[in-house]
Amino acid sequence: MARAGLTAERVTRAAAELADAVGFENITVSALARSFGVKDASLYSHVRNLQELRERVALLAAEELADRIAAAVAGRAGKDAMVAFANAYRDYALAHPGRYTATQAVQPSPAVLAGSTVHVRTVELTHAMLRAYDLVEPDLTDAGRLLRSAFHGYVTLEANGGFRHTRDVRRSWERSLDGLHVALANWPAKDPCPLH
Amino acid sequence: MARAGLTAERVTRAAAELADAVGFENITVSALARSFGVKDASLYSHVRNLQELRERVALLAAEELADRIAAAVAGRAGKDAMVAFANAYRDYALAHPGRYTATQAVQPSPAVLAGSTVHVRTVELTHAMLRAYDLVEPDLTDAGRLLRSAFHGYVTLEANGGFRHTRDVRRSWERSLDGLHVALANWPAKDPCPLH
DNA sequence: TACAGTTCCTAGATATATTAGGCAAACGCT
DNA sequence: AGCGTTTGCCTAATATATCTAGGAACTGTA
Repeated sequence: MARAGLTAERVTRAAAELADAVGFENITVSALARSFGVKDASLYSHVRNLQELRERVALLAAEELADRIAAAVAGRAGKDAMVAFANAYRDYALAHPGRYTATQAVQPSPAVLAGSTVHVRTVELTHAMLRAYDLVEPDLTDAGRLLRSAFHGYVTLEANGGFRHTRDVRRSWERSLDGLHVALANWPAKDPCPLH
Repeated sequence: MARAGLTAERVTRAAAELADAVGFENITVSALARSFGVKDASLYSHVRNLQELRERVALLAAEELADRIAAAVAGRAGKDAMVAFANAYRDYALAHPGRYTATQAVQPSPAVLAGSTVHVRTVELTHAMLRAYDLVEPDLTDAGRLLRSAFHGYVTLEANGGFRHTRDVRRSWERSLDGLHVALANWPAKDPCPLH
């Protein structure tokens, strides 16, 4: 019998594809083994267990997402950069729902995380996107959190069918980005106006 | 042997508590049966299957969340209403992580959904919260989506440990709400300013 | 008290994760 | 080519999960 030629990388990649096809929470070692034409137990030579497999998919997806965002933001500033960041984020999430879910559903263990700089990169990309808005800490952190939240919330709700209204989602998204831009460009002073 | 006195409601309620304790995706029929001191199969007289159990928990949580929001928003308008809505939302999600996840992870089947008006109520509450901002369609829908996204994204990232920065999360949240208020109060015109 | 409906049980089929231990293919070296 | 070592994949077995079928026991009611 010829061997299947498994490696941790190939297994992870197949798991990511499976996740996009059937949903991240539905990936199983069994299904993965079937797709390779091997027995379940064979995968355990390459991946410690299901948990680690999920973490690897999460890390893979986080790297891919950061790559897309980096490419989109490069050479842009201000609203342009923010919109490019947002669209790269949303496009990836909609094109790879399983992978995207992985980035949120799993916080990789320190061991798996050690080999990657993706977390730092993401923070740097967020700061780069916001640079032209001239925010200083702690406003920078606060604004970054608001944007990440809005992006994540939007694509999650959209992917889960949370937007049932007939209003076109794409246009709605663009208008939301306009709204976020207004918030960033007029980021409120420390003590919010007590009159409103 | 005295009977356990199970009903669909009691089972659902116990499942919701279990979800808050161990995470929504970790609730099992077996664990639930153990907590009642009955056999697994006994639960199937009250709930069709695991899927339906999850849908029931999701519906229960959605009702509870809507109740909290309704109480918070009552008698408030403008930014006051928006902040009250947001805090009720976040407080519920942090206090009941399993239930909150259920509201997002499951879209109840038409059958389960039929007996409830929670979806309509939620839309109405959102519109009520936004009333004082004087938005007209489609801006109303767009702004509502942005807010829901930001709220959902924020509490999800917060609950998953996505905010590792030392910055105080509670204050950061309040500042994000200030930012959203700015966006709503200055909601951009149809054609966004092409200069930015 | 007998009937009817419901609650809960036993037993079993199927799927999954995971471990232990073994055989044989591939690799490195002489 | 021949040798040993590593490693890939296997068989076998265990534990836990969902879910079904069919039966027994409890409940309320006529």
